[in-house]
Amino acid sequence: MRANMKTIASLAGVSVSTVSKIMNNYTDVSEETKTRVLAIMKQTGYIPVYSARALASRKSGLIGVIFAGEVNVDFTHPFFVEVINSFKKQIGVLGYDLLFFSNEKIPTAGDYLSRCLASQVEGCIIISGDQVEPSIQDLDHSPIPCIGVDLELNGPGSGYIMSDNMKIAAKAVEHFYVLGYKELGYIGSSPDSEISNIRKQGYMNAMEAFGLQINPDWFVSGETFFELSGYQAMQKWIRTGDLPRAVFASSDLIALGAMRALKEHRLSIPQDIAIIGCDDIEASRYVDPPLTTIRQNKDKLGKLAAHMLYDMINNQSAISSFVLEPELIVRESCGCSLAL
Amino acid sequence: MRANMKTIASLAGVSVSTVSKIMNNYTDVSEETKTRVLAIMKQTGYIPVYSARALASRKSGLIGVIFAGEVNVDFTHPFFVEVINSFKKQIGVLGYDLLFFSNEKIPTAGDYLSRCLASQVEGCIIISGDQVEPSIQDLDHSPIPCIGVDLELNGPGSGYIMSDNMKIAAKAVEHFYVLGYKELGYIGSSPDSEISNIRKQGYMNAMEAFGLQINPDWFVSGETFFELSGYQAMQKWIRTGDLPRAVFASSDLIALGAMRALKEHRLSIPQDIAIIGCDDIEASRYVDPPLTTIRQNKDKLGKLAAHMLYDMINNQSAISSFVLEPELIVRESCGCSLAL
DNA sequence: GAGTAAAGCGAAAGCGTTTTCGAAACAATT
DNA sequence: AATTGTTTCGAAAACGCTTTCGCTTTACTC
Repeated sequence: MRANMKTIASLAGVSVSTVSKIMNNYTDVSEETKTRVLAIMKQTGYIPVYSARALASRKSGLIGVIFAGEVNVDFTHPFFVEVINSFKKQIGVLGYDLLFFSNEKIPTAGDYLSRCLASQVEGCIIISGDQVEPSIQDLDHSPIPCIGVDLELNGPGSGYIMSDNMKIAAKAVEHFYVLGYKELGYIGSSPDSEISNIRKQGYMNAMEAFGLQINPDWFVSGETFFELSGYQAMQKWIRTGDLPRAVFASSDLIALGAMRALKEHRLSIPQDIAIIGCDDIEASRYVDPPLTTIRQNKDKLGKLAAHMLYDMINNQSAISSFVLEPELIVRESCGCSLAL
Repeated sequence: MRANMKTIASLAGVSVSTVSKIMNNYTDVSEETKTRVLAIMKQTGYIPVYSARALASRKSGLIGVIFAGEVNVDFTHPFFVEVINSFKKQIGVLGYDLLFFSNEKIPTAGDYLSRCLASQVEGCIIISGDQVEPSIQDLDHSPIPCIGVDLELNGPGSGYIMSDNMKIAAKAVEHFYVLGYKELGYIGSSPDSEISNIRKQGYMNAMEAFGLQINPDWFVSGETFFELSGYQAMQKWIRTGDLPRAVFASSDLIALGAMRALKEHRLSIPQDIAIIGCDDIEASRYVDPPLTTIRQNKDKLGKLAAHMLYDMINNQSAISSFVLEPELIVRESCGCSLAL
């Protein structure tokens, strides 16, 4: 039989209340009884049952993780995984476990809010990049603290965190401009992707600011932030024969896909086409040529998200939102080395 | 105020027991009252509290996910992520949520078994590739059903699932042999990695079977299954000037790292050195040259794990273990195209 | 020595479910 | 009319913990 508080209490000759108080760092317990009870706990291998605790205290110690949106994002995308990984580490240190909600359409499962209420998660991290869907909106406007990653949440008690996407695009354009490129193209994720749209807008704005001509044929959308989108987009361009001289891909994976298409057609990077990606995932360092990219600080994104959520849960502090500065990482796909 | 069973019960003019029975598909409730209660639930937006349910029924509906081992494995490794992704989908359909335990050393958190007991997970999936550490061993021999991915669990109520690692290595050797390579090298993960060791053994066995000479200098270990291991291993070889003609890397990421080192020194693949990887992660298709690899069926691995665990939890069926057949995927890094 | 404050502890009422077991109502069988 | 069997329901006891509030006991002040 597994020991519970009652067992411990009677073994130590104290009441259940006292045992509970010790577990929860109440101050009205003497050092003496505390050490005695603690010893007995160790001895019997006492392990509290979280569900009972959650029931009584309404605190589950759980943070819900939601990958929202149909196609743009998921577990296997390096950018989001790195953010979540960093988040997980940080929130783990702060004493929370992570509950992953599947975004599969499960007949028995309700919407996100219901599932959050049912499992009593104390807060949620929602990763997306798509537009806010209704089911997420409900959650956003619920009393459950939420923080969006690449998703602009604005309910009370919600906040978000993302890189400055306008600036991301602007940096790409600027770099191309400085290197003398004039015919710029853009490959985005699906038009449903808010993030991708913002970057596109930022890209156009920057081009105008530099007095660059915008060719609509060189602005294309894929389906997702994954590799295939870039591959297909570039293939289409190649088939038409109407190619930009430099393209900014709204994710490194997309850039990788574009590079693959280029290589298949024996076009060289950056000589024929220069490429800048976005995210700075690990693979970008390893491809040939190494990918110039606009880095998002994934580690900081995750950490910040963890702290913001923690504050919101525990101090009721109004969550603000953070927009992080991106950073240009120059490697070889942009043609810098040629210019030298 | 959030509606609970008592609310529903009084609104419907029945007892709490009856409401509970309806939630749990008991048969001793008339169709009539059932529909009435169900209607009221819908109307009031009733959502059951899982922790109360878990407390009363001892069923949490949770599966614990553990990335064990220090260095070899983690959230960001494409192979394991894909397995987990597939597992998550399948187990989600079966009605379970996923609870991720962090492997960080958190002062307040206990060992894995304690945390599993505390959160009342009904089963665990443990992803590793390392040797079984004590804390995992305890869990393995506990009454909690466990299934290891790339980790040979053998406690009662435990099982595991992995690819046939001997065969993985044998296929690599065989392919090299057929292509006429005689000087074969191997890059593994750390010597702590059980999986890597088995592959190494399989590699040697196969070489002997083909009458190939084994040069110990060409068998090296890295630190992890990640890219850096391959990069460093290959660099060391290059520095000594004593290089094998063909190398098998025990993960695609390692292969990618090796390729990077090669490219940096202007050695060409496969002309100077042929490479075969292992896993068949997505990136392998996209690198230059595309990586020949031994594919592990990640989707099947995850699905099977889900079903095995489900059976164990619900039918008490003795978990067996599965060893999946690997598959050689020929691309260009092995030199097949040259031979033609 | 009277009065006040602080420290240490426990009784008891929850928290929202599940599950067992018996009661009631009605039908079917002798 | 008595017995048995079915169906449908509810009372009540868990499940293991938290938290409030009040009671002692001890220490301190004047």
